[in-house]
Amino acid sequence: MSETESRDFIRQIIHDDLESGKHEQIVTRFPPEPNGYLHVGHVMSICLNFGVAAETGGRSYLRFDDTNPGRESEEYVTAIERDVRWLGFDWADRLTHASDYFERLYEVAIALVESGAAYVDSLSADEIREYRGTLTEPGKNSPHRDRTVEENLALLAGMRNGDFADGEHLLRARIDMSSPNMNLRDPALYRIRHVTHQRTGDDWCIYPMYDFAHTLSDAFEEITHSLCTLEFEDHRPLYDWFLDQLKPAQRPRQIEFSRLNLAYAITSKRKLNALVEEGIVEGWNDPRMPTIAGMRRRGYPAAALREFVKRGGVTKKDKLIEMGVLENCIRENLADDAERRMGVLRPLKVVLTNYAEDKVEMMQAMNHPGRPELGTREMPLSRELWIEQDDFMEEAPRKFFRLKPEGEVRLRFGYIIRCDEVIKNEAGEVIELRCSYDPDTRSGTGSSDRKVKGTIHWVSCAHAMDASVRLYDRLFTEVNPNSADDFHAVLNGDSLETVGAKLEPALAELDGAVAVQFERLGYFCTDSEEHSTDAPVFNRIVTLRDSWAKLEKQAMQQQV
RNA sequence: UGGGGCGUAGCCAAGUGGUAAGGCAUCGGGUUUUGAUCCCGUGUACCGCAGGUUCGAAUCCUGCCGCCCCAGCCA
Repeated sequence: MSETESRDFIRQIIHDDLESGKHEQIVTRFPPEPNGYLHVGHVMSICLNFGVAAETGGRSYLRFDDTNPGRESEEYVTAIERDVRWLGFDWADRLTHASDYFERLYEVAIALVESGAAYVDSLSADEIREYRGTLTEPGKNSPHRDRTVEENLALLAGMRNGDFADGEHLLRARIDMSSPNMNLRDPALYRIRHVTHQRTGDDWCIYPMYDFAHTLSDAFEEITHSLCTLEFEDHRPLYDWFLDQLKPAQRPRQIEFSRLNLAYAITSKRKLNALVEEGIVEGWNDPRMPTIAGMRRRGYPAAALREFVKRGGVTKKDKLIEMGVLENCIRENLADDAERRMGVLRPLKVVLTNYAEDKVEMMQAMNHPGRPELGTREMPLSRELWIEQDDFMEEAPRKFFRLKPEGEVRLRFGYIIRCDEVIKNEAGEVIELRCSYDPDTRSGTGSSDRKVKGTIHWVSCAHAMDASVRLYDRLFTEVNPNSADDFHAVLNGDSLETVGAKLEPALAELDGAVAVQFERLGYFCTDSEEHSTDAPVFNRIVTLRDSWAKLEKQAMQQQV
């Protein structure tokens, strides 16, 4: 990074800490709870934490915050590891779990009790809530707050030993029940939970709370900068309180930044989970989901996601970023690399009346207009073709330069054709076009330099490959579904449309998850779950920009 | 109505006392056998509002307004 380039406030702090010699090496961590899949919001945190360390020659941990067994599972652990790696980051041998430290955490708890900084409370959950006070009224001390160290030690040992039922006792920090900061009103440190933990099994029946486990884990791992989101800002005094008690040689500093919210998307694990549980989407990796798994299956390149969060920036201001920014990153990423192919999503038959019945010509098609080194492929052309329904209009406006009655258009890499006749069914719907082609206009031969305004894509009927193509749209109709009272009310019923498409034969050889551009339509890839050679299934990653659609929309609005 | 944050163009975002970068979107135009890509060009943003300090303030001070977060034995 050059001197003149501006740094976000966190990178500035880190830069200063390195410059001043406060730290020789930066150590960060990304600490997800394995209770759900990672989403766009996490992408930002991952890029920040791993990015900042990588940029400064530091190191980062991938640490699972697994302190609440019962709602956490290995499935999520596996998914999270895969997602972080796919995004392009590496934690080397620094994959840890809060549960790795359960023994050390417990030792610290004992030390806290011994120093009088923690005590065992025996109030019920309801009573504790009452004693806590409210936002505007101070809380009051628990009657158990002044138990002796010996009593507390014995009780804590009993808790660990399994002598008590869930909820019977609770280890609390002794701080200040009248603090205006709720987090300091004697926060819970350990609760009793007779639950099997996914990693430690039945070794424990007491589990540490987030603030305690997280702060100490940071200290144990000698994290220098503990970067988290804004909602933890008022936990910082507690974070610092723990550090004051522990006095670690390497004292981590917590810095908060605002979350990244994506327009028309939800980024709440609870709600994302509800979408999955209620069957509103097909799973955590449904291509409409803003999860990393969903976006990967959709075909979003990891580099585009990284670029996206980079454009969002790192600040403390609440942000709601437009979908268009994400889509542009994807288009920009794919534009240079994706090879071009042709596919017709909503087929309309065209018969070339002056083209011989059994004739087939192989047309040379460029794989990428801007990169001739990517070569060409052959596309069979015959008497009957499929073109896009949208590329024909019976009563077309002046600026519509596709096909219309008695109008001409060029077939991409083919001939100029003219629409002579429109065939309709009883319902009055156009079902076929009879056209004639001009043999002198074959693409590339130059026997005629006639120009027509429009060029459309096509696929030969006899050679077309049938495929199921999924067209995705935003999952919600509200810009900020996060704030809706009930997200069900703002679900977009048309977020998925599946069409029976006709694809050019070369698409049969498409390899894996490689993205291709269907000319004039968008970028597509095969679906990692359901695609097969026998039954091809494609996902639309993102459409191409469409200035015609924009014009149409404007025209519609003017009429209204 | 306690505490903690945040308020610069439609969306992001630089700027930290010297008279408002940049990106995306928008809107023009050029190239183009993808209405794509690419290339040019395009914005008076009352810097939340109102006062004050100063020769000079988005930047300092005061008051106000708006939005977000906190009362889990969740993270």
